[in-house]
Amino acid sequence: MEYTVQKLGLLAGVSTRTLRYYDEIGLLKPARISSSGYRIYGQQEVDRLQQILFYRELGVSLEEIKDLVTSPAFDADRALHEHRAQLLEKRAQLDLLIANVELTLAQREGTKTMSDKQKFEGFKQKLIDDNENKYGTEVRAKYGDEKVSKSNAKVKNMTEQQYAEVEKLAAQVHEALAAAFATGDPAGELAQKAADLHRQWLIYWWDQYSKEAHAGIARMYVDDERFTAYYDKDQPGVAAFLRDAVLIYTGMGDA
Amino acid sequence: MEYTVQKLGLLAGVSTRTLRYYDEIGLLKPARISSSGYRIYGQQEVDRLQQILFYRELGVSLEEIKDLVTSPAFDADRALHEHRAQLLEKRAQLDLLIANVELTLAQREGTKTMSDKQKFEGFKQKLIDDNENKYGTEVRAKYGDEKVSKSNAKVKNMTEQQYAEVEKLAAQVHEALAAAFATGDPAGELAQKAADLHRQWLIYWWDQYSKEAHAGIARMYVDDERFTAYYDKDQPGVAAFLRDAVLIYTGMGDA
DNA sequence: TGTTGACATTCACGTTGCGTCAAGGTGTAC
DNA sequence: GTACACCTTGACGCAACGTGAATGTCAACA
Repeated sequence: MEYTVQKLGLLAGVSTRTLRYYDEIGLLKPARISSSGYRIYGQQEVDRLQQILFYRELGVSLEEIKDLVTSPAFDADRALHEHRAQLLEKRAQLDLLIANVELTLAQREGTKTMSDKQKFEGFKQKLIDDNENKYGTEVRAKYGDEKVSKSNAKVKNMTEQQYAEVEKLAAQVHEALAAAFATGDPAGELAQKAADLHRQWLIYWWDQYSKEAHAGIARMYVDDERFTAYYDKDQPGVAAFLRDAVLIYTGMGDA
Repeated sequence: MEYTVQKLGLLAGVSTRTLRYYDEIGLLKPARISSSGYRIYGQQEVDRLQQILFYRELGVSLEEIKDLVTSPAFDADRALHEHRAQLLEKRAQLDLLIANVELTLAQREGTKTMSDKQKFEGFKQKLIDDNENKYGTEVRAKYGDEKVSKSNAKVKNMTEQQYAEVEKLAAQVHEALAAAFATGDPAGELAQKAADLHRQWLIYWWDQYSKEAHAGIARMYVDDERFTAYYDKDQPGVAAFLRDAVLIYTGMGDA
């Protein structure tokens, strides 16, 4: 059986342009060219196209597919393993994105209903919130969807008072932190007070408090540059200081 | 505070080229241009860049971001919801890809160790196997990783005899199916025999048999065009016929 | 004051995997 | 013979920049 571009295209479910392109880059050349210049494909080409499309479905680049199908000695195993790793990483990123978008939506909804109710106005969703988003994202990734979902629900149901409370707490954390940072002692009274305020603040976002999670968050503050930047914006080193204070506060310093 | 391209770039973690590009497409214009033609950005631009990067991290296209940040009345909610749906779909596709790659790897490994052991040679991993791959992928997506993982393990541990048996069964399924299809009656004896052979064949891939899963697979044969194409390659309608036969066989026809 | 080196600028092409015209030749059916 | 579906080869367009090339500017140092 012989096929022209369109017939092969219909058979395999690809456009004629795609076949021309594959010819152009040397990925799939027709069996022969007719006297009038038409591309004629045979059974071998059909089989090969099947292979190509199979790898393409796996998301392998055409360049790599070329290696895979042209040189039989090519290390397809290693290529596939690498490709798998890439896909997994991609998915992890995608998961973060999704969690992020969801949290954003939840927050937006929260602010919207609030303003609808005229309970208060001008609730600012700015840089600090962006950071909360990312923070929520990380949490979701590390501690599971459920916890964050509950956090979202909490945000939605917050009252004006609670919002004010949260902002006040956040400000207090900052204040205490700044004072404590000046002492340089994360085990000191001021630092421990900051850590406690931080715990109180956290409770507004989570339904349950655990020392482990609190310590985890604190570690993240240093690992994640977005957070570090946020907490260090006044003075460099504050993020690490808060982490140390919280680790001491939670008694998880050794873990 | 005023920033040149590089300073802003360092601050925000983007390249100078990116800033130039954002200027070019009108996404982020500098606050002013210095007498010597330098782009000068101010605090507003920093804030705006933060927003832009936030949405960019969400995977929103620059074009959409432009709408988001330029018109305050823009329906960001709807945009985000749509974006979320896109992301979810993307992740579902990615999951399929990953499962597919993994199954391919498992099969390759299976064939490799087999041939290493010289147990047999020339085990063909061809079109039919490709179809099995995809089939495995769907299964993984619908019935969870565990089941397919066990299936993979099974493949790995198959002996030459078992492979032969699987191929024989597959052939028998086809044969019985062809004969049954001629009768036109999916409830008939021949069709039910084909369904039973299909069940036996399935058992080689799964560690547990369930009517539900069997029926699910059968339905998939028709929903998924790749499968339909495979089963219908001799005669159109065979896939649907097998589905009907299996649904009757499993007694899941009504579900 | 001149020069060096790090910055800035504007083109402009390259990337991936095709979609989408445009302008023209070919095959076949009526 | 002529209509119409099919084929061909260019060649531009897409997203979001990377990467030169050629050239101008600023601050600092000998």
